[in-house]
Amino acid sequence: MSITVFNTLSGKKEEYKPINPDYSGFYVCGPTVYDYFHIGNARPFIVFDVIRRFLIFRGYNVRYVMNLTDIDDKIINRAKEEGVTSKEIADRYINAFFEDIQKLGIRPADVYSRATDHVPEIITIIKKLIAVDAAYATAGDVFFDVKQFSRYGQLSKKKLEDLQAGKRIAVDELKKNPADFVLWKKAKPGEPSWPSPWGNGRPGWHIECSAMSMKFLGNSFDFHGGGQDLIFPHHENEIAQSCASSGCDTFAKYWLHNGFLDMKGEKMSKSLGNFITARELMEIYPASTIRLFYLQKHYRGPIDFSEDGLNAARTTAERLALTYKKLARLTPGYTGDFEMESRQQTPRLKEFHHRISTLDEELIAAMEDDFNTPGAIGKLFDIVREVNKFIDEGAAEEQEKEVLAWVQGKLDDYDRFLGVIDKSQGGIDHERMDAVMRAVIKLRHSLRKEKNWPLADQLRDGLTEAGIILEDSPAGTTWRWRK
RNA sequence: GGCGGCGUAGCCAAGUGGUUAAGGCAGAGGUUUGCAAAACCUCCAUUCAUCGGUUCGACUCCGAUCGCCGCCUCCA
Repeated sequence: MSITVFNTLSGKKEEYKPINPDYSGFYVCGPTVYDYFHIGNARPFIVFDVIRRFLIFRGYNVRYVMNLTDIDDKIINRAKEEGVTSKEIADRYINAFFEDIQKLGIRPADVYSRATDHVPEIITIIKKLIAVDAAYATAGDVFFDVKQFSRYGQLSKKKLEDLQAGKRIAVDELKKNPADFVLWKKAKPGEPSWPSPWGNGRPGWHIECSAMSMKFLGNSFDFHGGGQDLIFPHHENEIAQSCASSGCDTFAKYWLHNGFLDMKGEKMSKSLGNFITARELMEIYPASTIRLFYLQKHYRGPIDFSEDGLNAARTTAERLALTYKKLARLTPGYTGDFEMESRQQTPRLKEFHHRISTLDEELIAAMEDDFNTPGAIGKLFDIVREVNKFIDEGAAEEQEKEVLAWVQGKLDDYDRFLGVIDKSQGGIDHERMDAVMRAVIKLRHSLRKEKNWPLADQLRDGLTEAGIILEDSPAGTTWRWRK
């Protein structure tokens, strides 16, 4: 089956057809590194990483590029406040960014590009834009002339005359048209700046993405992702300046935009002050819980942040992890190299295999339909139930373990793009902890043999307080960490 | 004012022009267990904001209304 994606440009779902057979270019707007990113900012990082990983799963050779905006007003202000250079601020929060995404289970991009490393490329584009009359220089600033780009407004469906220019922010009187935007900003005293044909200054906000996406992915590439608030003006401006300078018809072919994370019905943002950083949240919830919380909603819709929602996701994540670990315990040494035809088939085995195969197809079909992760996760839990039932009914035979290993392989496949199964063992040296617990379980076993229930229960209750859950079964007692 | 989106059970959330409207959380009952935990089984929306229209048939298509949100300014 083919993959369909909702394209903001057309406002419709479209079949994904790569521009280039060799690779799929994917550009995502990254962070402005003046502070730790908050959990609203985390949404595009997570969802576009999942989309990219699903494309890889489906065999596409994805080249994934993310910019790091390391020069802008906020960084400059922050540097002034702290009495350090802009570069020190940027470096600090770039490092923090890498730490945080790693903890969130986000795979690194193939290319991270810093705006300040691409000033020559940016200047080249601006020169070109001036040469074709798409931009004009005033006293030290350079502006893009939106009137010169006929397709302006195509992405955001806005008409220039409908914009309420100046309603909330005063229009710069140097501009020919209120919608014109700055490509090069004249340096103010004490600000970091670079030499240019128009004097010392620094790049405008939108131009870096054009310069870097075209440098690493070419004039036309497949996907461009970002938050819905970037549709206008940022992405609209990117299209204008990129196509005006390169002459391309298509800049990015598919525009993907994620919905917001709301706090009590209101967009979470730094300026509103209603945010919580990703690192703060990760002190409370494991990454698998946070990822599940996001991925149980479709990437284009809004999510309302809530503690209840996160707590529910934690329980959900635990159910998934428990089943996965149970499966893993049963299948050491089995390859999962399971061919239904070559095995002796019991009706039960056949039925199980058939059900999992069907659910597998449905799960993948959900992902193919505009990356419907909530639908896919629904199927994942259907699989969880089937597996638990199958194991409950007894799975001791060789071929049954082989089919379980096959299912485990499926779960591993899904998790290669979803990343919601917590396979960790709790952060403490598991080998030694397990040895200690074996001794404790042995002691309790003796107590139970003597039917000394009060002491056996007291021991178990004490462990529960310490965050350890014991589970008795005919096969013996196992222990695990409480989430 | 212009543009875009959303409104499905107690909560979160998929989905479809037509047999039983996924899944998760919470809740109820049961199986299992010394008691638990985990797991499994059963139950939990005659109904998809409201009102009209198209249709043999709509929750799904169209229109209107109400409510909520976002963009038009830096913003994921």
